[in-house]
Amino acid sequence: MKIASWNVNSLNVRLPHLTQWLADARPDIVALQETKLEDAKFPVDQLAAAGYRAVYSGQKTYNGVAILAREQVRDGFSDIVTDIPGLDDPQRRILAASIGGLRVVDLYVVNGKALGDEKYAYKLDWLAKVREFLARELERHPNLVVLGDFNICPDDRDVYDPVAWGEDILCSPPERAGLKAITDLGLHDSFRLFEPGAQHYSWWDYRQAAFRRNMGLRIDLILIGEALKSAATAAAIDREPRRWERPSDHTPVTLELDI
DNA sequence: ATGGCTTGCACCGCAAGA
Repeated sequence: MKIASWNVNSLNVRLPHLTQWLADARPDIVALQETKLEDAKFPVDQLAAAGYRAVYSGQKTYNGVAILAREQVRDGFSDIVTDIPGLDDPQRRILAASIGGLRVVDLYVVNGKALGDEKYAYKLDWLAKVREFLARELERHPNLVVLGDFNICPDDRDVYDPVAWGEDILCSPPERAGLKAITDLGLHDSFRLFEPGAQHYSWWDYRQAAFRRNMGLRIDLILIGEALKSAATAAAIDREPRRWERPSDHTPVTLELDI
């Protein structure tokens, strides 16, 4: 079973990239972020033609999350959740579904803009409430996968220039503590089960030829519960779509599970 | 270095992203 996460930065623009990548990489389950599409405009038919079913929770212009599953994945989507209990939030940033024997939670974590900004306070509160949600999910579903655009660099290995970034947005101690509170539930950053080194990134700024110079951040993560840890056989970041014409600024991250 | 790209929307500059 191959699982992936990709912030496509507009599914309207990136549908050709997505269908090409689905054909190339053949993932079984894919979590998307920043679809930026109302549900009525989600490309259900085009993805069905590519061999994938979908659930989605979107809005106009901003945010938007979706989970795709190959038709061959057993069972359909069930037990779908689109809102964090206890958080009245119009922003479409979370989508949970059971599929193929897994519980999948797709997150598009708040960016936060800058320390001290009201969006930063929203980010920390959102993370805390997601943690409470995930704690309950983990009780009910040991086979939990939490993946998406976390908008937090777990540690300095995940930052191209940790001195320049310092404790600024995406790297601040409160953000990292918010992420650690989630991983401390018993969720493993699957990439780090296989690769301890630095300079592996999932996002590069569009400006300053950042991709060519590998000036990036690793902020797209696939977390897995303890019960799935021994089933993990490989994790990777697929930089290929970042080289294509008119790319997303994020590239897909993947995990292989022997289940 | 606070801008540099890219997106969507609504107009032809703006907010937002990370």
